[in-house]
Amino acid sequence: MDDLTEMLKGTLEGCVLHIIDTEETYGYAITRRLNELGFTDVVEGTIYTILLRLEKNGLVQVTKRPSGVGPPRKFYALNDAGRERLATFWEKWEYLSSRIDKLKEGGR
Amino acid sequence: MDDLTEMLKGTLEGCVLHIIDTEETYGYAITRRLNELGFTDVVEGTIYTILLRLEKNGLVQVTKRPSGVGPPRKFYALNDAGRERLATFWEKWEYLSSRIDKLKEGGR
DNA sequence: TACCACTATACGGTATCACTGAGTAGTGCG
DNA sequence: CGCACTACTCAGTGATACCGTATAGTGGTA
Repeated sequence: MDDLTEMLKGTLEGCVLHIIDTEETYGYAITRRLNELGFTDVVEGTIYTILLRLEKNGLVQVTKRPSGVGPPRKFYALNDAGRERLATFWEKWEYLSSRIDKLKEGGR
Repeated sequence: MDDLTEMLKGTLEGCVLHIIDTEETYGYAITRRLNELGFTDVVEGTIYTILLRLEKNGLVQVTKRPSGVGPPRKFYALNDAGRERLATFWEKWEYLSSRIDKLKEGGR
C-alpha cells in the first residue's frame, strides 16, 4: 500500500494508545507490532515522536527498565487521562468512519 | 462531535473528490453537502483550499457559470487523473479502516 | 581486535494538510 | 442604505507523520 501518511494523521496516535492500553510496552516493540498489523511503513522515529508527545501531554506513565539485549527500554502505560483520550479516539473514529462509509454508499 | 481536524487529513480531500464525481458542483454547495452528511464543522474556506489544490494538481476540470443569486460559481468535474486519485483514495481508506478495525478487535 | 547486525532512543528539520481570518463581490430584501 | 446570504481568494497558523542523523548497548564473526 502506497503512502498513507496523511490518512494516518490523528489515527496513528490512537493506535499507539490502544497498543499501550492492551499491554505495557516500549517504542521499538510498538513499531514491530504496528508493522505486523499492516502498518508496514511505520518506522521507529515516527513512534518515538508520538511517545514523547504522549509523555509531554501527561497521558502515560513511563518506566525505564534494563533490556539484556540492548540499551534500556522505556515502558509506557496509560494513566486515566490516557484512557480517556483513547476512548475519545474511538468515538471519533466510529463517527468518522460511519460518515465516510455512508458517503461511499451514496446515502444521505 | 468535537475536533476531527487531524483525523480528516487525507480523507476530506477524498470526500470532496467523491462528491464532485457524483455530480458537477461548486465549492459553496459542496460545503453545504458535507455539513448535511455529518461533517458539521467544515467551513467554506477549507473546501476552497482543497478545490484550488485539486485544480493546481490537474485533477479537475473547471467551468465558471453565472449564478443569479450571487457571484459566478466555479463548477468542478473530475478528469481521468481525478478519477484515478479517487479510486486510490478508496483503496487507501479500505486498507486503513480494515487495519484499524482489526486492531480494535484485538486481532492479529 | 575490528566490524557488523540488531536492539533502543532522541532530536532538529521538512512537507502536507485542515483551518483561520480577513478581504472582495454579487443579489435581494427591509 | 444596510444587512443577510451567496460565492470565491489568499496569506498565515498549528498539528502531525516522516526523514536523517546521532548515540548507545549486546552479541556474533572474521
